[in-house]
Amino acid sequence: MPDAAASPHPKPKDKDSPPMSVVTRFAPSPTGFLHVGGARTAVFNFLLARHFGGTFILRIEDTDQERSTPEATKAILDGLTWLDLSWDQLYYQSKRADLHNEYIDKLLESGHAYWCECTPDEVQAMREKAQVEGRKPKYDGRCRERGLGPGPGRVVRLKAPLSGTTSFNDLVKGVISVNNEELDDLVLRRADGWPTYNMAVVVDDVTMGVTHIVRGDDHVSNTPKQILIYRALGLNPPVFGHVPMILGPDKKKLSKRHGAMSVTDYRDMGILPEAMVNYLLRLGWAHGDKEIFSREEMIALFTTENLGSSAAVFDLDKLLWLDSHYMKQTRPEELAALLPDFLAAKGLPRAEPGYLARVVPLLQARAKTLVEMAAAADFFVLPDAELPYDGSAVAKFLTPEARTRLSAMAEGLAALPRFDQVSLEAYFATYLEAEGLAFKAVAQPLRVAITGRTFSPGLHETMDVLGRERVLARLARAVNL
RNA sequence: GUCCCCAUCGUCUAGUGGCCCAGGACGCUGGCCUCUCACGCCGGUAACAGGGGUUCAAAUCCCCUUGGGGACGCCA
Repeated sequence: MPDAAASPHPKPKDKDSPPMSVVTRFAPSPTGFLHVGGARTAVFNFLLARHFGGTFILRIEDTDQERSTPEATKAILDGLTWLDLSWDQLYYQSKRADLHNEYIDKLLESGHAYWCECTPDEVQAMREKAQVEGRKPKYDGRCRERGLGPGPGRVVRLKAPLSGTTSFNDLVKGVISVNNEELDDLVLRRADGWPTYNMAVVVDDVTMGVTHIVRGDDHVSNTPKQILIYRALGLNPPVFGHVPMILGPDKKKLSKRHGAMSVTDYRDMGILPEAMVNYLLRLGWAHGDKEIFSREEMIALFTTENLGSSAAVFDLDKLLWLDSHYMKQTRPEELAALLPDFLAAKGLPRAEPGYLARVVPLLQARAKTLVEMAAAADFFVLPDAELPYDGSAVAKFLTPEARTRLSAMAEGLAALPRFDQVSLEAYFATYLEAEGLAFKAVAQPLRVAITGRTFSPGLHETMDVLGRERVLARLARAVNL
């Protein structure tokens, strides 16, 4: 069995010292989708392991037979894969019940646990009574010294210390200590023979050699209980770090009410995974004033040292800003490969990646997400005959005079020896010179005629990408609208 | 109810006793650039929850108050 005690707290200053074996884990319960809070926890654990050249374990905690589903497990795996948070080992907790029970038996043998025949109702009554009397609701330990053996309906409880304090040095919150009077003899094995969460977690973390447990804030109160189990087992607990939760704009715990919670919702919104990870990382962690982190930088710079200790509000605007940044950074070919699905989602034709790779550069600075890019690409992918025209734009810019000029330009464009950006610029320069006009005078009519609306990428490059045939077809159509 | 945790601009945060009458980023906003829309660039707005200490010196340390949150399961 791995010795959990042999895990020194990594010191940032020793960043480049010989690798100590750091083992982290992300342990979601498959009862829903991978939500942003879980995803952020995964990011932290992934980065911590990679930073120290350690191991990142994914453990599906599916011991709740009622609520765990294969669909949820798949959703979590998909979410992590999308974010490119690759795990080194994958475990399903439900398959390890025998192992958990072995440890419970050890505790029974060593006298650190005992059988209890109190029913859930009885325990419930004890708790209520304590509560009204202003005490901590807890099991009163009445079976503690009865020396009961196994039997139907009986559970195994931990014989927890009655006095003293249990404390630990949290990586993000510092020393946390709790009076053992606050804790009760928690159930280790249910009446149906299945181990409980706290027991399973400890056994798994111990046997998997987990050295750093970075998890959500909501687990701080479980930590003392788990430490008690480690002690009963005669083992030293690993290092804990509890990160604060993520809140909605109203400062309440993030929930469906606030809109998208699942990371896949963000994928569908057209957010790039790089932006999502960057955003999640900065939510609760900082490295000076740095906002943008490449994957390499994240790994090199991340330590638990700079984790924040207060809850953070999820800010969609900032995520969008980061995404717009990554939209500009990503190679056109990559975006072109992702775009067809988003075009299809809008009922637009799935254009060829080769063609899209030429369209994308014109749109990168104009779209914050892939969804926006797909929308902005409509006139690039729609057949000429199906291009919709904005009525008020037509009325405003396609005046009789403008149509006359459009026809004249169409003739000139048809006669051009070459139809690329350079020759287009040259053509318009001479045409406008001869007419005594500024480009400004023809730009909007031209734009409306070619794109159907009043805003678009630069006209020369747009025409270049569209090609002579389509430009001419649209000009002809516009003149007769 | 009891215990635990948290508290810097609207938001994410920097700040680890003097460099801070508090810096960066998002947002909002003024301007520049310009064939439109964007991008970009320059500028502006805005915070140490309150009160006591400790100290020559506190956003930084301590205490209290207030306000948030979490936990108290044979759920995870």
